[in-house]
Amino acid sequence: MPELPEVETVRDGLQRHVSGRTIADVQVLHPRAARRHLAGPDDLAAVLRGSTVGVVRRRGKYLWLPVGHDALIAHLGMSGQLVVGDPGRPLAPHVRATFAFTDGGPDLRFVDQRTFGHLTFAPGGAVLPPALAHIAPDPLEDAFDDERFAARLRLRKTGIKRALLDQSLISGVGNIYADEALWRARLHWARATDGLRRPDVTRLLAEVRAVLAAAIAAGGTSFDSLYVQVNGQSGYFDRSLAVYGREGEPCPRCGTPVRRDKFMNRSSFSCPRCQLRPRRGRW
DNA sequence: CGCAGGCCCTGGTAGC
DNA sequence: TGCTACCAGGGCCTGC
Repeated sequence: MPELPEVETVRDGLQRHVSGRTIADVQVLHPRAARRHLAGPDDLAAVLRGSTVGVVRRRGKYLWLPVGHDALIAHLGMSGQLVVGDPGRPLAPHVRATFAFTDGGPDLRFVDQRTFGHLTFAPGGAVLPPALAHIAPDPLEDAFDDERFAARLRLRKTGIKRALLDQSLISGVGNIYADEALWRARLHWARATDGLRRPDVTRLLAEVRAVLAAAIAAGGTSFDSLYVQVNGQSGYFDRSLAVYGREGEPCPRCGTPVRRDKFMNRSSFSCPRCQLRPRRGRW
C-alpha cells in the first residue's frame, strides 16, 4: 500500500520523467478519479491542458505537480499507481486518467483498482496546496518539529498507533510502517499517548525515520502488483519487514511468534514479548 | 472540540 | 464448480 516511501519513490520517478514537460491532453476515464475536483472531470482536463509541470513535491502521502502558481494534487489511496510509458501501449485495466505531453514522448497514466485515490486541481497550490493545510509535515521534512509533536502527543487521549496514523499529527505513516516502527521502538500499539515518556517518543521518531528511509532506499514495499514505481517495477522492502504480514512467524529479535490483533477495522502485527501490552492501554 | 467508527471500493481467496 | 463472506485500508465525514 502506498505510504510515504512508496509515494516518495513515485515522486522521484515523476520528477525524472514528467517534470519540465508540457501537458497536451488529459483524459479522465473514471469519474471517481476526479471526485474531489468539484468542477468535474472536464474542467480538470481543461485547466491542465497546456500547462508545464514544475518540480514535483510531496507531503506525507500526498503528491503535487506544480503548474504555474497552481498544482495538480494526486493521492494514490490504497491501490493507485502513476506509470510512465510508450503512448502506444494498450490501455491496462483500471486506468482512470491519462496525460499526453506536447513532446509526443512517454505518457502518464493514473491506474487505480480500488478507486480510493484521486486527482484534483489546486489553484494557488504550487508551494503548498491549501487543501493540504490540515496535513502535518512528515517526519522527513525540515518543517517537522519533534518538540511540537511530543507536546501534541501528550495532550491526546488515545493509543500510540492511532496517533501515528493521524495525518494531522504526523503524516506519511500508514499501517505497515506504523507496525514496523513500533516494533523497532519496542512499543505496543495500544500504549496511551499521554503516558509515553519523552525518551519513548524520541526513540519512536528515530525508528519511524529509520524505517521510512530504509524503505525509500529499497524503492518501497510491494506485496502484489498494486504498488509499482513509475516504470512499473516493484520495490523490495517487503523482504525487510519484521512483523507486518508475518503472523505466526518468529520475531526477528527474540523468536516469539508474531501476533495479529484486530484494530481500527484492520490488522496490527506485533511481538508479544518485545512489545508488552500495557495494563491500561488505549486504542 | 476530541475522538471513534462508518463508509467508500475492487479483486483475490477461503470456506461451504 | 459456484456461490457468499471476508480481507486489504487512507481519508473524509458524521455523530457522540
